[in-house]
Amino acid sequence: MPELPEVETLCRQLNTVLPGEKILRIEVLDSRLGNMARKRIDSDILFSGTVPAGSGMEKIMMLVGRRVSTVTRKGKGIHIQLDDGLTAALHLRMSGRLLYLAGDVPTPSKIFPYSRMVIGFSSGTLVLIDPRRFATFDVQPEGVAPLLPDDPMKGLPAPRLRKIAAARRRPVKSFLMDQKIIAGIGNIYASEILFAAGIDPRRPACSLTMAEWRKVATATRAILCRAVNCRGTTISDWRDLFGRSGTNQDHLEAYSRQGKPCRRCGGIIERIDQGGRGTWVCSMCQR
DNA sequence: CCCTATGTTCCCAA
DNA sequence: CTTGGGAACATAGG
Repeated sequence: MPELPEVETLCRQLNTVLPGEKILRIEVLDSRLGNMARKRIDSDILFSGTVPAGSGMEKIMMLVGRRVSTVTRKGKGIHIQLDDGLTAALHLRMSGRLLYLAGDVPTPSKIFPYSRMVIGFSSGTLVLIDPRRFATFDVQPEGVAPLLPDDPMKGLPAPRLRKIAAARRRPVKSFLMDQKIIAGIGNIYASEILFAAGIDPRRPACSLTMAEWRKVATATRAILCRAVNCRGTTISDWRDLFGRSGTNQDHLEAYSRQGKPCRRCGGIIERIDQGGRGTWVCSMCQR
């Protein structure tokens, strides 16, 4: 679900409540979290406090008693840094959400449908909600700084994009969404960016001129910055850390607007299929 | 009931 | 190396 703007929103909000907070308890409610074995464990609360040896959950429980220093974003990943060097790396994938509640929550804390993990801090409680259970949570030791590609919030040099794309024939939309190339663009913003840049998402990445890559870079910054300022795009169930909807859905020009008039040229927005995902495009003015 | 869709990413085979 | 397809999962809608 969340792409860069939504994750950035969560990180900024987490940084208003978590730094300095001590982790008092962790409840893991989903056996898939923490790279555990596939098989489900038949218990409502899998682990809280002490864990069975060899369960694969020891790493997560190592967090208890440590204090948060800061929260950073790596692409669409949320990295909660502890003051002793450990990092709790959270990825929300398709349907993950985070909710922060002031104060404590009584155990057991299955207070919402699809609650998968509860982390109790000194003065608040963080809840991971994830219907589809794709979210991942992993504890990384100090010094594991994953090599990341360009972050689009820090500028995307058009010459670099053109150089990387030179040998790539795949559709430019899929190129933009490749997290190994650019970290953070997902299905909503890829459509929006290419609409703003006036480029057809089906074009092979290698076919774009330097001038077109400049348009893509400019559009990317504009689209993502606005989305961050709007605290994300709420299509159905995205909410920020405090449960509020974002407002960027009011600015969407392409995504989910099939059959509606293009606000730039009056053509009709169509929904096409690319790699099993929807893409929204105005064939009249995206070339 | 069956088929398709959904904001992501990993793994595999061609 | 690159790229497309399927899988991981839960639910809603036609």
